[in-house]
Amino acid sequence: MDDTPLGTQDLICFALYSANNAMNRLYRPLLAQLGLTYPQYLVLVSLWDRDGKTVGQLGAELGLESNTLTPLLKRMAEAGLVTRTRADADERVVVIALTDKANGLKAEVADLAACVFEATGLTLKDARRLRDQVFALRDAIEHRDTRAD
Amino acid sequence: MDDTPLGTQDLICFALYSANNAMNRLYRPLLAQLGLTYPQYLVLVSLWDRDGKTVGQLGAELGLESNTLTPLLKRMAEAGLVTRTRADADERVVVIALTDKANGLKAEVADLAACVFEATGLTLKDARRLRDQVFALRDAIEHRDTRAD
DNA sequence: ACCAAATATATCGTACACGATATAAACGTG
DNA sequence: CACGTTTATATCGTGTACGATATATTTGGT
Repeated sequence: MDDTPLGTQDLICFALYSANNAMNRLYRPLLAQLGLTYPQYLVLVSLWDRDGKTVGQLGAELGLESNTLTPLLKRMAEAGLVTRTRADADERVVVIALTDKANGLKAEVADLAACVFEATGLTLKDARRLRDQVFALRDAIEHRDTRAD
Repeated sequence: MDDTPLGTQDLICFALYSANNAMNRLYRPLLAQLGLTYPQYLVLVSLWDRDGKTVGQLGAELGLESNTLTPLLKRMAEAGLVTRTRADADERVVVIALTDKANGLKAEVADLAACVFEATGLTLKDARRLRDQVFALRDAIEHRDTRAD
C-alpha cells in the first residue's frame, strides 16, 4: 500500500542507537582517565548503592548475563576494583565486592556524572521525564512476545 | 553538599544503554533470519533512501567512522548485499551500492520494522515525539566541548 | 611541476553484547 | 539417598564501536 520510505532518521531505534553511541563517546575519555569503561562504571554505581551483589543480581539490574559480566568482572578484579568470591551457602554463586581502590574513585566519578549531566543541557525535570519514557519503551519491548514464529 | 546517592536506575545514560540493548535483543533474531545485523540493517535502510553513498557519507549519517564501517561493509559485500567500488574521480573514495539480493529483502525488512514498531506499543505521535527528544539529547552531547581538561 | 598538508579509507588492539553451549552445584521426587 | 532437573556461572565465536595509527590519494601554494 504505502511505500513507507523510512530513512534511518525516522526510526526511534536509530535515535536510541546513535544517542547511546554519542553518550559512550562522551563518557569514554572521561572514564578512561579513571581506568574504567562504561559498563564497569555502571557496576561501580550499582555496588555503591549496595555492595556484595551476586553476578546474577548485577545482571538483573543491568540487563546483562554472565556471558558479558563474567569477563567484565574478571577485568575489574585484575584492575583491583572488585573481589569475586564464591558464596559459602551456595557454591554456584559469585559475590562481587568493592575494594578500597574502587571506593576511592567515588568522588571523581560523582564529578564526572555531574559533568555528563550538564552536557545534556536538560533540566532535572526534563531529564527525569525523558529517562522514564525511555525506560518505559525498554520495558515495552522487553516484556513482549514477538510471536514471530 | 548532597551525597546524591545515584543508582543506575536514576541515570538517563543507563536508560539509553539498556533500552538500546533491549532493542538489539528484539531485532537480532528477526534480522538473523535475513542474515543481517542491526548496523547492517541501518546501512540497507540508508541506501534504500539513496543508493551509491560513499563510506564517509554513510558514516556521517550513522555516526560511525571507517574503523567500524570498513569491516562491516566488507562482510556485507561478502554476503552479496553490497558492492564496494573506488570512485573514478577520486580514488580515495569507496562507493557502496546495493545488489539485487539486498533489494530483494526490502519487503521483508519493512514487515520487520513494522513488527518492531508495534512492539513499542507507542502511537505514531508519541514515537515521533520521543524519537526527536532522544535525537535532541544526542545532538546536545555531541556538539558540546566538555572542557574537561 | 614539486611537495607538505589535508582528506578518505583501512588496519589494529581492546572491550563489550549476545546466542549457544558447557560445567558444576543444589534441589526435588521417588 | 540416588538421579534427573533446575540454577548460577563460565566459555566460545561473531560482530560491532572506538581510539590510535597507517596508507594512499588529492590539493594547494610556490
